[in-house]
Amino acid sequence: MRPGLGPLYRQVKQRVIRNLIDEVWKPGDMLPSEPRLAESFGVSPGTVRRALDELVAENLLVRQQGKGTVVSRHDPERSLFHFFRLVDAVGERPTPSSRVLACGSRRAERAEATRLGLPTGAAVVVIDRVRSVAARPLLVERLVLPGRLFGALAELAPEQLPNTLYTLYEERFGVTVYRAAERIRAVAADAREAGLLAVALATPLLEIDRLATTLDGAAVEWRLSRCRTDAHHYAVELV
Amino acid sequence: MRPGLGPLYRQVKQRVIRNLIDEVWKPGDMLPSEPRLAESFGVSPGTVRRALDELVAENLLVRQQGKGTVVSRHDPERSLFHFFRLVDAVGERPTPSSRVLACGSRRAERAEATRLGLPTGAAVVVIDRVRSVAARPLLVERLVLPGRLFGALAELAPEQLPNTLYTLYEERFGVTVYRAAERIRAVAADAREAGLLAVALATPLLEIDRLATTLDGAAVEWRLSRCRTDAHHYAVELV
DNA sequence: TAGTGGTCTAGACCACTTT
DNA sequence: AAGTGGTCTAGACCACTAT
Repeated sequence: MRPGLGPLYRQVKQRVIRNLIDEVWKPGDMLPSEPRLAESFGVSPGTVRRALDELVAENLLVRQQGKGTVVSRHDPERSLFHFFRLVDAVGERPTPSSRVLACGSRRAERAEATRLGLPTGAAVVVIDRVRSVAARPLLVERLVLPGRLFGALAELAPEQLPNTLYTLYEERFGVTVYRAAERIRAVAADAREAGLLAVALATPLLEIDRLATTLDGAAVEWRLSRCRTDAHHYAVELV
Repeated sequence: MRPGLGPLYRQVKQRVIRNLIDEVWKPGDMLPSEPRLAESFGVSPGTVRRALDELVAENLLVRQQGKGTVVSRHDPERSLFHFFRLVDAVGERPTPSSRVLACGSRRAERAEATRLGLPTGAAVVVIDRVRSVAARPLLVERLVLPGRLFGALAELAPEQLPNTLYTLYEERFGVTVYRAAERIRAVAADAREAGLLAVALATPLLEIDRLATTLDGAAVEWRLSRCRTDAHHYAVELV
């Protein structure tokens, strides 16, 4: 294809990613078969296969033997499975329910703008909610989204916000979260958090500061969660 | 090789792992070349390659172009890079120093025995230490190790314990940690922790509960750390 | 120069899904 | 029966390392 840009299979991979960014192939779409892709890219099937191997490993594509290869979708299971790391004492993932406290749009505060890479004073959508497991509050969180991408979201009634927002982002706004970076700290519950979570003032809470990005590297959500960790914990596997 | 045991390359992979467990190839050793392995396993080079690909992805092997493939070692950088997830405000990994408070052997308490999969009352080595960054205490932790594997460790003077213990485990005791599971919670500092970390009583701390295992699945270290997170945080990348 | 891993190709056969 | 991804093989050439 082109010299000097690294191995062929990586060039193929980048062209596939390009098509995903440009929405030539959208979440849920079936890709052309591997022989067809090989022909259209002008490389051998083995080279296409290697490129797709990496994209599957990165959760961008899903292979289905006998059927074909599709672009990953944020169905609720996937969202929870890949991005929700709180588990209970025996390692089971809970299925939390959400209660929206507030949802509206306003101008970004300075910290919000810098974190999201927006100009100061840009419009943002802000959602405050509590997530509970078995009627027991687990965490309180604030989400800040760029208004440019999510303007219409602020108009939605709180009841219309689903529990797994990434599915909504994808289906209603064409925004696919594919990666997130989390920073985790321990903090003390303030009065509001203590009330919402039904714990004593200054109870230690786990703070999860998440920045979610799309394929092209743009930050699309800043989420600051504060969690009780008496019945749940954050699970990490190190290899 | 054998039918019904899944793909050939996975059988090859398992035989390589078997050789690692049996210490036919030890950390730092060079493996036979891929054509040689293919011949000895009776498969094609491509099949060996695929097996090694997975083992490299799991950090068990390291390929070096032009030289060969070696078994991964726990050199200090690798230990820190793979298993130490605390970073400072700008995302840099600190290089902590350790001060050992106590190191000795005794019988396991019940929680320790169950966590490590040992019979009740089995001998364990216990290490208490504080780790600091730039003379500022970052965390206090207790490590519990099976006495059967680490008996001689209790005799070492505290000054002889290096900062990155996994290197010591590997070089002196033939124990290679290759995986760890962490459970993270927020807790309040007790009097001892507050003193050691120079924080107020009941300051929120990040508790990291880590169980480290070897290739054959045996638990070889239980580590309970409590960390200040005012200047550092735990970093996770979600994909 | 010889040996190693890294890439790329080509083709065969299998397992699975759909028509 | 046809098409898809999954596996396995075989061989060519390249980039890098050692001697």
